[in-house]
Amino acid sequence: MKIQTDMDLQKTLFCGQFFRSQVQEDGYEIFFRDKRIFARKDQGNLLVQGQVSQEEIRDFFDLDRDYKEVEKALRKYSFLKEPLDLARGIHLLRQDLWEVIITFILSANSNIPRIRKSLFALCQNYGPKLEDDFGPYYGFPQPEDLRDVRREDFREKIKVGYRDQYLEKTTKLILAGQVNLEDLKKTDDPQEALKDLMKLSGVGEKVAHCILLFGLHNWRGFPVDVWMRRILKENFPGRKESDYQELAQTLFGPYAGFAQQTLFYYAKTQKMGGKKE
DNA sequence: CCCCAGGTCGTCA
DNA sequence: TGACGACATGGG
Repeated sequence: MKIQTDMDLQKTLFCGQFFRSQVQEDGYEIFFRDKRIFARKDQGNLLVQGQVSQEEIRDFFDLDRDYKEVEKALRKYSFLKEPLDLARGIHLLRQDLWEVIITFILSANSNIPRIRKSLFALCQNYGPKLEDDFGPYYGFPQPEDLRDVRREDFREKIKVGYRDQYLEKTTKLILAGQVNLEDLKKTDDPQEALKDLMKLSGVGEKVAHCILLFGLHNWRGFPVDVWMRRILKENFPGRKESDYQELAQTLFGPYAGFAQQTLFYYAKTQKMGGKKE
């Protein structure tokens, strides 16, 4: 499959929104929604192998959105210009809600390589065994797959540390219907969604915004993490940290999530100096 | 040995 | 509300 796009595959996969991909000799192995694909970029084309439809690819990689328009709208903020240039080509992936919930519960007070490791271990231990033309692989475990897992096993096999109880409790809450994922997907009020998400164990305000943005694909989401605090403090001295969330919503409105991802990528790249994490 | 990593939770004023 | 420490684990 060959699709023309300006998306930068490398940046999109490794900017910190997604953790289930691996570098191959020539491209990337990518796991999403129980699918496994191999993808690479050749000139302006995205080349994809795997048992997926073009519609699925266009949807997951958000290929039908006009990112130029978004960038244009955000360029009025001078402190965003350099980050926007650097992050050009990043698309926000339309990931599965449940997977995003688990992913960002694990992200709290952790680091990207470790999050990636834990997620792969989670799939290997509890995910469904699947197979495609390229061979066997593991899908992401569903809530039912984690129903009877003991927290000690989360800790010992997945190395999630004290987050073991978050996984256990959140799984139970969702299985019990205390938080209904299908209803969440239909919610159009972001505040309502955030409030509901924060009922889950291990989900505070920051993680809830990650889930809103990456799992519900609502760009009103703006996760305020250590990097956002540093950047906002620099550009808006005098503002209280407790106002940062609202400040970002006011400034960036419907593009808040993309602005956040842009700033996050910029901050990390500056700090890393091109190193891999 | 230290500090940090896409924070959250419980507690106490 | 607002501040503070605990919490597993791995890397630098």
